[in-house]
Amino acid sequence: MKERRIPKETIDRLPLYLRCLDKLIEQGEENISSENFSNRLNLNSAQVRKDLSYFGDFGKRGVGYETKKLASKIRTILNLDQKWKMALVGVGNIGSALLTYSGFDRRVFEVTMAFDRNPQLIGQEIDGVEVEDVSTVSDRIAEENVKLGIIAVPASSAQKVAEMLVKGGVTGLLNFAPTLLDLPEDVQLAQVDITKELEQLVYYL
Amino acid sequence: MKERRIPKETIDRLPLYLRCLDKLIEQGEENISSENFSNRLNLNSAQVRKDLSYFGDFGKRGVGYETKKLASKIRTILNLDQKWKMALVGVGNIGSALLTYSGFDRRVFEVTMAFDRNPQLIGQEIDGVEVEDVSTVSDRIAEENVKLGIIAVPASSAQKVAEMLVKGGVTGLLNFAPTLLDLPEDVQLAQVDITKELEQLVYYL
DNA sequence: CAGTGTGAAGATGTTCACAGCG
DNA sequence: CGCTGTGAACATCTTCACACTG
Repeated sequence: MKERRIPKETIDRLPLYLRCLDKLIEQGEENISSENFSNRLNLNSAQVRKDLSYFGDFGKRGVGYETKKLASKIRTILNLDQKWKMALVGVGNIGSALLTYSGFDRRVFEVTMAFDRNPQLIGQEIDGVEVEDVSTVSDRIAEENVKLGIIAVPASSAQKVAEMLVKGGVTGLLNFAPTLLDLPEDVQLAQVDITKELEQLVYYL
Repeated sequence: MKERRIPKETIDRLPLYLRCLDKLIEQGEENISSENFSNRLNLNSAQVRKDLSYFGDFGKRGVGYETKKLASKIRTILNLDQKWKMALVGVGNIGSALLTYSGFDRRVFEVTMAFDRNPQLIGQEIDGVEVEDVSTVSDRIAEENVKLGIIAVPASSAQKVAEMLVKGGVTGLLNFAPTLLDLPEDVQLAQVDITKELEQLVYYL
């Protein structure tokens, strides 16, 4: 096990390794070589070996990596062996899509609270989650000890919402609003910016 | 004007510059310095100057960059001074959210066609767009000369849908399914992977 | 002997520092 | 005089190449 700093690009790839491993496990594969891995993910095989070696020596020379053991190890590294409750703010188009989104593994990620400012929505139940008044968000998430927040409000109110979530104790934010958020250093941010993706995409066309 | 290759990180940042400029223009600002820019976007000011200089010498020494001229230039670089019609495949949670999403500038990006395989959805109209049978997608987008496709189907059918879209002539894809797509070299891909974002996020918590 | 783990080389991106222009 | 544009230094990430091991 090395003590070197881990490149964020490596962290970027871990979820992809994991997905690939889960597929292999389902198919009954017990081992995979870095070469095979790299073909499936369009990477260089040395990249795969280096990425994995940051966390210890998992591979068997001449054989490869044990799929089950490696998958479980990656889950531990990424903190996926616990349940993350999430608070959603903004139950509009995207927000309500997330509430009913079936792509999450609910043993790991689940939206357990939802907030909006629209009185028509407050009190309604969507997929088992009751929409609450956004003005109560700081207190409520502190009460429920929720550490992840999802911002699905218009850009104009995103910063305000972020501050309310931080006040309530979240340490991670997933932001769908096309805005740069100004956050305390100890709060992590993941940004999903659809318009930006499209704008970049068409540059290459 | 330099002939150097442009780093993709630079292309990544152009949409952010543009957003920032649009805000400044709205506020009536006529000029902005690289220093001011870099503060707003949490970058190094040399970075800003280098990024912009790839496309020509837009700045006035001692003054900065003309907001309107620069915004217009960036739009041209990114190919945003034309209208991009988009075909959406998969009118589920995320798909229907995208159909009614108000975050796009409709002079640039608009979902003009939608497809699904669910007979209950086919024929329905959502936000002015009629949902058509996915089996017709290749022909229909060729007919309408649509060059951008959005994949919002489950991972299991994403590759198949991608192939239908490519057959119909798209050159750019925005994929929401958590899968690696295997595409021809001349088809550009943008990936929006919410689960991956979350998995990376919690690593840092 | 196939396939890992890893120094070293190479590629790419960022920041510094300053000459030079408006 | 202020701020751009840009070589050069630095930092980071990727790939090569090969010693070594199960």
